[in-house]
Amino acid sequence: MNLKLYLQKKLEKTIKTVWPETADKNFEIEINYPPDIKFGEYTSNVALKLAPLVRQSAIEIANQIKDKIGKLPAFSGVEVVQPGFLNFYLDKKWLARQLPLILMEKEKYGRSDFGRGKKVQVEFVSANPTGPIHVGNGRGGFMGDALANILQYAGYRVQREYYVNDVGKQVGILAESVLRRYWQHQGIKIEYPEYCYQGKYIEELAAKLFLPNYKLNHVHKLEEVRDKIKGRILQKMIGNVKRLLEKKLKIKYDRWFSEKSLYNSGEVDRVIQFLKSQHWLYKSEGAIWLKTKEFGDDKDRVLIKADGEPVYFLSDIAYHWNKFTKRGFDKVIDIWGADHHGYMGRMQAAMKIIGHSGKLDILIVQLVRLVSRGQEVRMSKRSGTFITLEELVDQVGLDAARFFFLMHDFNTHMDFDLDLAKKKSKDNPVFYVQYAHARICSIIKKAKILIQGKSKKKLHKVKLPPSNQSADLEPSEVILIKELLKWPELVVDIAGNYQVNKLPFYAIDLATNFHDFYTKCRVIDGGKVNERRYQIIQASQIVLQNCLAAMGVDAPERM
RNA sequence: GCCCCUGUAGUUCAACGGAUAGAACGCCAGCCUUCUAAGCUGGACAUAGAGGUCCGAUUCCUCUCGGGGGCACCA
Repeated sequence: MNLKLYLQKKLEKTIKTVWPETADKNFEIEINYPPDIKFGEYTSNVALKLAPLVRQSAIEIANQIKDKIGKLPAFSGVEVVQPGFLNFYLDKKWLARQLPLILMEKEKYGRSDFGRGKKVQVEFVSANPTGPIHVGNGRGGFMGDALANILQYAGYRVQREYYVNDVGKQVGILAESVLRRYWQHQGIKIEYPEYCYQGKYIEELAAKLFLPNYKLNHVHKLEEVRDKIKGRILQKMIGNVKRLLEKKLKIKYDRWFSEKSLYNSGEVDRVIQFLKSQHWLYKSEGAIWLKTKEFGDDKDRVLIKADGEPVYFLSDIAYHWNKFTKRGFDKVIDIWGADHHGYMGRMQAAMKIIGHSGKLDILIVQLVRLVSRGQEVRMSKRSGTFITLEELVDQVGLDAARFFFLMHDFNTHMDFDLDLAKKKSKDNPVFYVQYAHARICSIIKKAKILIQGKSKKKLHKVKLPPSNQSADLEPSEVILIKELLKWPELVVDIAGNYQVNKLPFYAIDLATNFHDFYTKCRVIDGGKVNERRYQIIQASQIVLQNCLAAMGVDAPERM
């Protein structure tokens, strides 16, 4: 049950019948939670929004809505507050009756058909396979993974994709770097130029290289050898990235899309033909340009260089053309690093040109700064001084890393304090949340023994608690149940605004409410299991698990 | 110079334009004969500055000051 959507629907219906003049107008019905912990939970400020439309005071409107809306299930009352809010009070009995429903739905609790099966693609990380995955990529990776999970929960058909840039100069440089190191290992004196990649991973690739057909005297044929081994080295790098992301970081992907394949399939050419036929191209200074400026970009962009080589932007247009036209996605979400933000304008302009404007959402994930001893750790690919994502996760732990990255709003800069993460990983809120889950598991284990000892009744059997049970709900029980009911709303919210950082905060709130319940209410008391409270902790366990699963964080049974 | 992001407790972060600005860490004071004290309870501490829009601004707009990033016929 998504109370928020339910309330929205009811209010909309009421308003449209009471004020016919609003029928054809768009107005917002805002539902939110008052900040206090009193019993009343829902606030609607529809009255304020409506005031200019129907030319009445917000208070008057609120009062009329209150009279007309009647008694809604789930709510025990409506109250009008200054300056025109409607407060809906949740019914305690109704609250208690929600528990069995959660227990029935289990991991499906929170899922909905909000997305109506629309096809959505989330493309994330997509880092060049020429160097290690860095910490900033990780932020995008965890975020993309969680967002895809949430979209799935909300009823979208989601595809997760990594775009592999396996074309271009950098692939050659990668191969050359490895080759030079290889030859150096063979004892050949060969220089290692600035433009080559630094770092351990080059050494590792070189150590695995074996070139029986190219003896030491082939140094002068560097370019030839380089091109021969290019593909192999690239595959190795891609393999490393896949292993790291999928196995170690548990980031799921459905597809690894090769940039090269766009050239091989002729789609790049087809896009050029299309743009040409629509007269969006022109030639200048020997290069071919796309008129992106007419579509909101700062200036026009080169698609084919004067030397005849295509530019990355061109294949990227073909790539998105492929997403929309060939694969029919209703919506594509690209998650990019902050260093790509200058690229947004031309991309969105290109989308307008190929007729898919408004379907592409580009999320810019801001940079991650690593801080140690109060000093920023400068990240440099060239010098090889960066700390890779893998090293970070090794030091901090995957759960803590995921949770920490997800906690931050993706478009704010974040500092990752290495010392703090290493030294105080136990203070990471993720343990607070996991601890709540472990405590629940522990109680359930004990309760199961008690219940099974007494009777043969099935534990998962769900029944409605007697109505007299709900009257004596303790405040901490009420608060906890209300928190559980927010989960379906949260899923829908995040599916709409992509604010994945609400997940860890919700998890913390839920854990807090559970810990509070735990200290105040006993589930097992005097050797007897309180049935309603047993339902509460089972439901809490389900929601915690669902929420942690969305974040890709483990829910340990004991700690 | 132009563009984007950003400025909230000592620190790292929250807060669809709404009610008393929330957490965590750190600090101070308490709580274990009962389901895991990785917990709970209480206390101190914050919207960079100046204007504007609004019934109402941390949120939107303008300017100032700070921090980060981007401005290729690179990817």
